[in-house]
Amino acid sequence: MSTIRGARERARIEITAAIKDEARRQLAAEGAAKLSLRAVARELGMVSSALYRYFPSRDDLLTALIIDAYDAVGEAAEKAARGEAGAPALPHPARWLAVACAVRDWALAHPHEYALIFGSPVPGYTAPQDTVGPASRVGQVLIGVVRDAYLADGLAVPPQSAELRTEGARMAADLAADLPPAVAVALVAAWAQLFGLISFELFGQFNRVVEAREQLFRHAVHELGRSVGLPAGRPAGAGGAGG
Amino acid sequence: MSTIRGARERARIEITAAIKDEARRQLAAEGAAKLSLRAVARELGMVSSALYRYFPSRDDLLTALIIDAYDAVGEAAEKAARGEAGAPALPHPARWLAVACAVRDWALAHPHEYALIFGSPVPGYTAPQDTVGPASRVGQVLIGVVRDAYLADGLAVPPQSAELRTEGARMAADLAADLPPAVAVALVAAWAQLFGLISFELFGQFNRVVEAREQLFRHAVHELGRSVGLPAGRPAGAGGAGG
DNA sequence: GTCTATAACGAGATAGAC
DNA sequence: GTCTATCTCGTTATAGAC
Repeated sequence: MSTIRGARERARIEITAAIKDEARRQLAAEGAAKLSLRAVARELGMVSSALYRYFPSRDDLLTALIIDAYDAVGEAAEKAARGEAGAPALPHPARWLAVACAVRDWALAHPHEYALIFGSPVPGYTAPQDTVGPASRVGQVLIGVVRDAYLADGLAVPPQSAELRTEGARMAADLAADLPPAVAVALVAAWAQLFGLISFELFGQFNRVVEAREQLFRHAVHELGRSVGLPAGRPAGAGGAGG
Repeated sequence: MSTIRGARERARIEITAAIKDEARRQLAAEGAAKLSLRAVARELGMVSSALYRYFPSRDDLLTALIIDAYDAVGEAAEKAARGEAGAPALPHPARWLAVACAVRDWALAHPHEYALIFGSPVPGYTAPQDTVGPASRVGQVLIGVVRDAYLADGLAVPPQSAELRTEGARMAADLAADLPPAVAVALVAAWAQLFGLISFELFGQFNRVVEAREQLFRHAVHELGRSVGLPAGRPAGAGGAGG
């Protein structure tokens, strides 16, 4: 009996994965707004009503894709923050850069999933609570890198804005109680700005403007690291000292 | 004869505007991917084929909406950069902030048009050349503010990255030949990061994370101004000296 | 020349009866 | 699960009003 259940569950997992794969293919071809359970079913040789055994509605399928995407980019960021297995730990500015580059690499490799989570909202769809956790993973990684730097060497705490005293304290308490509020504020801003760089590249705003996109990205991310208080990893003009 | 032509042209302009208005309404309701010529025609009491007198295809209608949106946000930025008619010119950091806030205000007032131009690309649509000019207006305004500051008081030229020497020179030559390449590089990064802040707010990434969004935005934009070399307009901790 | 309306095409979605 | 009748869509050809 347990083997039967095991087989059934294995089949269920496989079919669920196949549905999501096909849905991702449609995401790329037609966009999230036109994601249709019927088309997915047709492509899979199933009948549309059968899909409802796996996803109770189109929105639930969308939610699953969104969570998968957040988890994938979050995992890429976490892996980059850990560094290579046997290798010595990178200095903190280099880890910051590695995380950002990992996010960008994932985005370039999965542009439609990136657009799903960081692009325009899907009309008529509102994300449920389940997406909140996965959505915060990249941010948590960035916080972790800065926290490590703070505990190890301290930070050049960025200037505090008087207007943001209350909100800064609230955000710090929510996100990273052990960091100075000014650092928490700078981190949230850097987080949004990091994705601004990626979105502009991915969504075509850099067309006819920026050619050396990776170099610009690395440079800007390095400066973003400084904006949250990290030390300058590769001093300007030192001729590629870092790594 | 000229009055007849005048009347025709007036009617043509009015109908064209009505089509775009209705299309914008559908943009808000269903998203750009589902913009339908037939639905626009139906809502206007016209027959779908009649629309082809005004827009040769659905994509051309989309292009017109995109250009209108770029022009609207560009005009808002230009107006903010000019300042109020009789008033004395603002100091450069305040102008920088005013431009950014004008862009954000426009985005908050027109979220769907913002998503059309700065959100996910519309599947199956590629923007023609005509959009390039309007798309650059906000960037031109930012360049102009920094150029004025440079010519008046000079700038704290940001650190130059060795990797970006060639690309920085190219971008400076393309965008602002009179500015130091390091400033041009910082400007392009700041431009993307500015829209990262707005997109995160508009697309819901700040939900449950940031509450005082305008304050955070103003603070981050002020720091972005410093990243391109503008002086600190309102020194941190000085208790609202600027205005 | 300028416009609108009718009709049609091929493709695809959708609802409901079976 | 299947089949069918009825929708939608973008687009074109054509005819006629002004």
